[in-house]
Amino acid sequence: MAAREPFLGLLRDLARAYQAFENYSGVHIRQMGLTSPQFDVLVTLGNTPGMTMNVLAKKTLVTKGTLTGIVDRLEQKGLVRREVPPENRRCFKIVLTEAGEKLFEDIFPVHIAYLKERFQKLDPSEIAQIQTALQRLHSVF
Amino acid sequence: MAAREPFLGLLRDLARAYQAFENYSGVHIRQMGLTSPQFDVLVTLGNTPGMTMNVLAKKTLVTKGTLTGIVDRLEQKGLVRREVPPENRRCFKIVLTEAGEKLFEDIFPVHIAYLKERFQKLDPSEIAQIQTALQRLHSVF
DNA sequence: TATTGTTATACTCTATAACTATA
DNA sequence: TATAGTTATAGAGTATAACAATA
Repeated sequence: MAAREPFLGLLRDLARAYQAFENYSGVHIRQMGLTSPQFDVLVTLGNTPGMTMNVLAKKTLVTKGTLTGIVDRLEQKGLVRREVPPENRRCFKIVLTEAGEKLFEDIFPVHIAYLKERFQKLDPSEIAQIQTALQRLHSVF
Repeated sequence: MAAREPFLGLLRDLARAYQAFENYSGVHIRQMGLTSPQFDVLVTLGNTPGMTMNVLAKKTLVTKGTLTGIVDRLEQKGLVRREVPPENRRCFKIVLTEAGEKLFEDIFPVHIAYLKERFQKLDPSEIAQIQTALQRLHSVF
């Protein structure tokens, strides 16, 4: 019977663990005036020379149409800009502005510290173990 | 330095594993004419005598305001109904309609089979291991 | 007064597909 | 023709807070 499939418990645990994290993390991110996808984009661009929409979409796992909107809103906030390289004018680079870099440098460590409050309950071997499990899970998709 | 925090890799893996699952699962759910939150509510109500908004919100981890909208849409589709018990008229029960139960019985096993295609790559001991890891992760929040 | 649930507001994200411009 | 990205459409979920009704 379906209800006895052993992976159903796993799915529930995956959803709960992710939602618990997303909830904890998201509260903090919204306090900083960003949404989770916006924060994800900001962090992905941090400490890089910028990247195309294509690459950014793949890294953040959102579709290109959705990413356009997210980048639009970050641009309105003055945190990123679109740079058109002369050699290929159909793919441009998304780059953090100075304000974007400053925000990244300001809030990223703070957010890490905020998360660390919880994660320090795990010792390094536990972290490694959980990480291995997640990678194994990811690998089936 | 922040970037060397060991739990950052874990977070990335958690997000990627969840998103990979959500993507795989979500495609199928949308093909059935539902959204993920709607499916979650439907499955939570399946094989139960129904429950209050309060309980349902806690089980599905959405806020009560959001749940009202989700239940509204399921009600419009004729899949659930709100039952007002005479003894306490401020908290009512959300119950699957006949159509809702039928849909649940029809699509739940199909969805399970769809997921099983991927999960059968994991043997039971691996599933148990991953589940333990996820529960440990959940426990820190 | 406290609790349950709805409503109002305003926005963000999402999927999907058609479209434009460049290559 | 293929690729990169935008735009259009339409809907769903979200946070937040004020609100109504019941207890």
